Amino acid sequence: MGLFREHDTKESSMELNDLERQRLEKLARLRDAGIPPYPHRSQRTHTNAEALRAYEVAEETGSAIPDVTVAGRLVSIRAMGKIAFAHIEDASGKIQLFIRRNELGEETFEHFKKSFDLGDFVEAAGPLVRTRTGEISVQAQSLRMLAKAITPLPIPKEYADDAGQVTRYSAFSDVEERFRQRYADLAVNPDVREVFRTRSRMISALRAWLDEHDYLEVETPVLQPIYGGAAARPFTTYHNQLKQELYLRISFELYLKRLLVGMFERVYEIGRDFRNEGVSYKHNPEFTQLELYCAYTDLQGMMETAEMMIASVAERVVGAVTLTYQGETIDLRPPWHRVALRDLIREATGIDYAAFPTAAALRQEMRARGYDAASDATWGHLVDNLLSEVEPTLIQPTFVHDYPVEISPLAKQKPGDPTHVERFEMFIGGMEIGNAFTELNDPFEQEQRFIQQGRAADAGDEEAQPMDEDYLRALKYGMPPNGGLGIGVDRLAMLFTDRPSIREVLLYPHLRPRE
RNA sequence: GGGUCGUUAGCUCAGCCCGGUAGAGCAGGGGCCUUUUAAGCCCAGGGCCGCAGGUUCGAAUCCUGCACGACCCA
Repeated sequence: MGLFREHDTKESSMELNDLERQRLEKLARLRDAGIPPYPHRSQRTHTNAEALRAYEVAEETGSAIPDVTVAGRLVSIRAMGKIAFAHIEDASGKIQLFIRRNELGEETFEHFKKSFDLGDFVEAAGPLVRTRTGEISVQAQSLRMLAKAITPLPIPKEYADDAGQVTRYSAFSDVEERFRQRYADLAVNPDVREVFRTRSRMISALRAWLDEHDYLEVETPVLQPIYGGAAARPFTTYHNQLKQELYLRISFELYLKRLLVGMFERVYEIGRDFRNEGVSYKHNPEFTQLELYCAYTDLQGMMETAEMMIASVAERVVGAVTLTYQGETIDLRPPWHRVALRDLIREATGIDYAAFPTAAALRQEMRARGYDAASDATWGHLVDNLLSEVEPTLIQPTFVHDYPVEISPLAKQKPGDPTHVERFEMFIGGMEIGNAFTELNDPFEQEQRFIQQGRAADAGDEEAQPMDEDYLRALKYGMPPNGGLGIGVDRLAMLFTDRPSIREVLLYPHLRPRE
């Protein structure tokens, strides 16, 4: 904004289209009439919902109908000659304004008709009344501009039939524009706002459950000199003054487990992870993760923790232990289905991967059975590929447990079977939602796993985990036996909001820049 | 990375097959209208048809490339 009001727009470099120029002229007209288009404050006394409720209460108790001052965005206008109806919307909902020239005065009424538009924020004051059709409305005795909208919002028309079914016409629906201009999407699509309210309540419920179960919420570094804790390629960055290469974290795991060495028994973190990989309906380069670690428990304990926590969250957020996701009813009541990875893959694909212990042998078997198997894929990645074949069928909550050690360098081996580890991934709605281990706390075994990862990296595995000497040093001080669990918060939000794409549950999903 | 589809007015979409002056509804503008709710009626506007090439007398339309997006596959 310029220092002088006449410079505000003249020195602006914003390019305006015809509709915007018209609105700018309206703004100038208001200004010329001494009406500030962007006043500092509103005198709102009631939210729209409170105003509607106040009328109902007065009606029920026979007390005086109150005067109210309400505020919000103009979302519909039906102007007749000397009378007009409009709806304004605030975060609590909509209320109708009943605007009469007699009541408002000729000058204000004309300003309303000539210089107010859909999308403007306005404030109206006056008594609550019921109109002839029975709708509780504010009979405007005053009407103020609170914030002039220059760009027209794509506010849809709505029609409610007798059954209360609302039909929306020409709703703002272009996916790309919705994400690029999320503010406009949120402003005109209440169901989108509801998605993010649900997401927020879900995260609050996760925190509440963890806090109630004696977990300590902590924060660990996002900028890390050595990344780890997951199989993924990192983003790199650089600290100018320290002349230090840094990575954006791909998980919180190694930093959280160090805290168990430090005598915290239950810790969790909810935060952002960054993985330098493709974008898809269930992947975004930055995403929200919940990781928790609990001393003196194991994989079994993590299964019980996961199913209890998520069932509890569902009850708090949607008031039920079932969800509807993409037409499927998902029953979150514990205990969830448990199946060994090897059995799952064998039943679904006919391949017993344990019978093909080398990458070459497994690749040949997979190709023989019609599955794609990349020539450069490691044995572990091939097993992972087989699991991907089954993943979409895992609609009901399922713990898939016992993973090959090769693809699980931070998990503890199964007693009596050093080829497999105590690990599960949990699937709901056909998506991987979480990952858990009995955490490896033997520093020497951990060192061997890092060395094995190094060999995988040398062989071309770009997702192999680098050696972390400091983590080994922590383990040498002794880490209690424990279980750890990571949950993809965005994917959980997809389930709770019944959205088919991660982008719909991220306020600002990653998009390529335009132009 | 590969395939398919899409990109036309502020919004939602026709038009593209078969090349010939770019359309509708809503929104906006000018009128009429003091209980409407997709208000109604009359009038007049509004476009880099994603971008760049090519073919053609002529391209929103056909061809090629590119950008962005969606879906599917890797």
